[in-house]
Amino acid sequence: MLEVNKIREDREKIITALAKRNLHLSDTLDRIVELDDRRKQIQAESDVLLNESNTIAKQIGELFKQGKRDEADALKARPAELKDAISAFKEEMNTVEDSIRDLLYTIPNTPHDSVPLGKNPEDNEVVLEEGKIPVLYDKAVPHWDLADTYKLIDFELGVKITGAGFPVYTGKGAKLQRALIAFFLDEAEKAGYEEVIPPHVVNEASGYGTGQLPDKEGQMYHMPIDDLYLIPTAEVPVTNLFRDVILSVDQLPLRRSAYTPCFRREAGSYGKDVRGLNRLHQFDKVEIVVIDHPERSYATLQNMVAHVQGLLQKLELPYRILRLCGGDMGFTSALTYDMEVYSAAQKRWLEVSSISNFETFQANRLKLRFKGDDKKNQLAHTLNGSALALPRILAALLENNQTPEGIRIPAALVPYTGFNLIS
RNA sequence: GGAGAGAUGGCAGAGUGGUCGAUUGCGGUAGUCUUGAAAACUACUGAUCUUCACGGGUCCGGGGGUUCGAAUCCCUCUCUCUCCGCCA
Repeated sequence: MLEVNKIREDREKIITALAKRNLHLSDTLDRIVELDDRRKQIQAESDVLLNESNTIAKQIGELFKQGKRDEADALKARPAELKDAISAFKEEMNTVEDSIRDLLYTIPNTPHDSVPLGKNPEDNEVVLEEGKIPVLYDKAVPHWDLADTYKLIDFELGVKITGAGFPVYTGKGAKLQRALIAFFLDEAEKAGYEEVIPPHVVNEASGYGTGQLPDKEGQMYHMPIDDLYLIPTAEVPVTNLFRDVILSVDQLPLRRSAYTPCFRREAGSYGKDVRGLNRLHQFDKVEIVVIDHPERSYATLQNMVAHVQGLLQKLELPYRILRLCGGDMGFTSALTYDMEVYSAAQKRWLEVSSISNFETFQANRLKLRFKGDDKKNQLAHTLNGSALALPRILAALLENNQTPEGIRIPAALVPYTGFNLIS
């Protein structure tokens, strides 16, 4: 959520920045400032009345103590008069504040200066491409065939017990999942991230805190009986650990990692995008979250990207880094790097990580602040990234490492799997 | 699922209609003392809106009501805890 004061101060900058998302919101911004002006006016006027009313009430109290009942009764008339005016102000205040908030909820974060112009994924900027695209042997097949051949994943069994997009991992397939999770968590720990195991279900307030609500209402699984949501990413519970928190400046940066399953309804997806492991309703992911000082947050973002790069290098996967264009960025992000791996049998790039700086956008909703050196509270910056999401990593590992003898496991994973070949 | 209790400042915990934004303790910050530290003592120490400032307003889980006046009374919602039941 943007800050109203920033909208006042940096109106032109914000309009320009939002134009990168192909949004033209100057009218909305002006409306917000207009409403906020009214809010201030109401408060100033009602403060005067409240002050008068409070003062008289105190006098009445004094007079009662002194036993001067008649004088006290005589004073009661004025506050009674003020009451209606005060409650009218209060009512208008509520509607004005609601309107401001509702408008703010519709505005996405302002893209960082470095965000490229563009409308769709083709306009994303390739920052780096690294690793050798493997040349597969003649009979190479996509991962869903490999999963079947080697009995690693049973998609149909998942359909039976739940539905499409809920695979059952079996045998070495299951072991490989566990190995990847442990590997990612260990690497995160080495990089200074403290592991947490959060709830996999969150309440409505948490959904609002990180911005999934109200924007992506239909993307989360909702359980109306208890009004709880299955998490679409560990970002939600882990970032919300710090909701309504005032940190001291020396606690920053705060680094956390978490493995969780992630649940997404993926309404509207179809075709080759959902084949095999490409897009699931339930998948596993290790997420890294950082709360940091505004002055440092972009350096931190680069560190997070470097960390994920390291993971991909250790897994020996060809990857590329994209800087998302304004049209392809998430609602809450100011700058996002996507990491994609090349899946050699499908002959396509698959997104395996998305690393973003949200600046104060989430912190403003979360009321996540720190007490600066000047003793004033200011909003912290929040960042997060996948490190990493499993299914597409698995897809690329299977496809890229297939040989006539079987599927080779990268050396970095062998200590975790206990085997170096799936045959 | 049944019954009961409760929600107050970073934490603990008073306060049951009138200088209560809130006693006190702990914690935190600064100072005195000390070679230094600890202890002790002293002072300060919530958030938020508004204002150039002085100041003023709001906040005792959320919302509403009673009253001249509500942390205190009433209604309602949410959450937490305890006991019983069930159970990994």
